[in-house]
Amino acid sequence: MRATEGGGKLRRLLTPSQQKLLWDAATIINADARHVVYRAGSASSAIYICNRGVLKSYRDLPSGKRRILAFVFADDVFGLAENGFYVNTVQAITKATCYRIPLDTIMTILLENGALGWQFISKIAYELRESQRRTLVIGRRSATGRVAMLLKMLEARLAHPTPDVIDLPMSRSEIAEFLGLSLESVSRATSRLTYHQIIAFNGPHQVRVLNRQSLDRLAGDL
Amino acid sequence: MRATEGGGKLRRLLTPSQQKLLWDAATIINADARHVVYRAGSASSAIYICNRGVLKSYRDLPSGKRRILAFVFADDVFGLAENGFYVNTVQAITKATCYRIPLDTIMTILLENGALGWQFISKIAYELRESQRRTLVIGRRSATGRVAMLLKMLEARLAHPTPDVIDLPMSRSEIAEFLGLSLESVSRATSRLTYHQIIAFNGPHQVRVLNRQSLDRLAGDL
DNA sequence: CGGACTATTGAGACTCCTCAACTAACGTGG
DNA sequence: CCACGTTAGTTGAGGAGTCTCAATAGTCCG
Repeated sequence: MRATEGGGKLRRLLTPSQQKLLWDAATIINADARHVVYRAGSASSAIYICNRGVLKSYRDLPSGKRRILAFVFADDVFGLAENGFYVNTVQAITKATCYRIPLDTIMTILLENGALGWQFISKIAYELRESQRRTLVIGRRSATGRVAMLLKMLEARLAHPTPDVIDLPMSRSEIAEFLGLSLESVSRATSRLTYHQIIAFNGPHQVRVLNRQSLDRLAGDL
Repeated sequence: MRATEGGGKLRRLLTPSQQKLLWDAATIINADARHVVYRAGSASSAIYICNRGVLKSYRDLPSGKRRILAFVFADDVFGLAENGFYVNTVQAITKATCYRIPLDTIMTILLENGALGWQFISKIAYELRESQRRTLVIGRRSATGRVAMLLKMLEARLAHPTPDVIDLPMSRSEIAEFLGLSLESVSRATSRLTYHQIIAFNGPHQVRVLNRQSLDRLAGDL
């Protein structure tokens, strides 16, 4: 068994019997776009694993601003609560399906299946590193750099049949809330990227990468 | 057993037998200030639990800038690697002691002790939320707000015999690298806080809180 | 006492945010 | 089929805040 193998794909790390154990205990949630899976402040009774689709985990600040803490993709674990209450709200961006596993069930399973627990630890550690990486990006000032980084992240996390074509399932507002920018700054950043022929848009929700090298340089921690 | 209990204190969550299991398998690391526990890029062979002291987990960017991804306090778990290699460097800020547990050992232990695995999951999930919370703070612009948030974080994570007195074990540079600010901005922020009589310094590494209400307001996600 | 390091303060450039107007796309209802 | 309202996205001008460069204190230690 490899120690801490990447983390992108939880299911690939699980043996068939482990998968069966989990999926047998799970309820399948079919969420349409905009469906709220759970709300911040509500009591937590289950953890979730995303199977398909994209969701957002966000928090509304006292100022009225909304910040998206993470986009949730396939195989991501979410719903790990604090003191028994969820701290974030999770809402579907696209049509999505998730597995819902009651807390006491998952605890029982892990109690008897330590190997599975290690896989979870690896997965959550991966998400922790993702979060830290994002903090690095937010720490920079350049709006174009932040957008470039998001594009690369989406490219890495979403399946893309055509090379150099990236889908953006989320709106500009959501991008802004995720990157810690104003909506306008996101728009200006995409305009600049387009103007410099680094990317081109096929409509507002699909991007073609024209100049990979420049994109990488912008996304890198320059 | 409570589902996901806070997370601040790992050891308090463990039964005596669990603690014995862990500490028996652990090597104790005594690190003087500035001692490097491990370096980014090196192969990972163990995970660590901080017992006493403060450390920093950082990464040097291609630009030459250094960003601190997390301060490590007592009971924090660190050293969860990516693909078998550490991605961050961990260095002691103060004199510190840590437990070092080889990877294969911890995996064997967790394999046979699912309950312990759940405690780890809770702990890492807690660190994940901490990281997300920090992302929120970094996303704001106000330097004073960021500094105020750091002060409150230190107050919460470090033992302080005297109320309203907070130790800052780290230097201004380290604060800047953590908050994503320039050193000068940190200095100006502390000056403003002092000028407005919200805090006062007993030397550069100790703060007295004079106006708790204002500090809270600044630190809040206003 | 000198030297190295840490911390503070000042002036100008740069970037983003806010407020605002404008365009485009879409669905509804007449 | 078209007018209309709503939502999403783009673009512009001014103001706020931080970053950089630079110079000035303060502190620890030999």
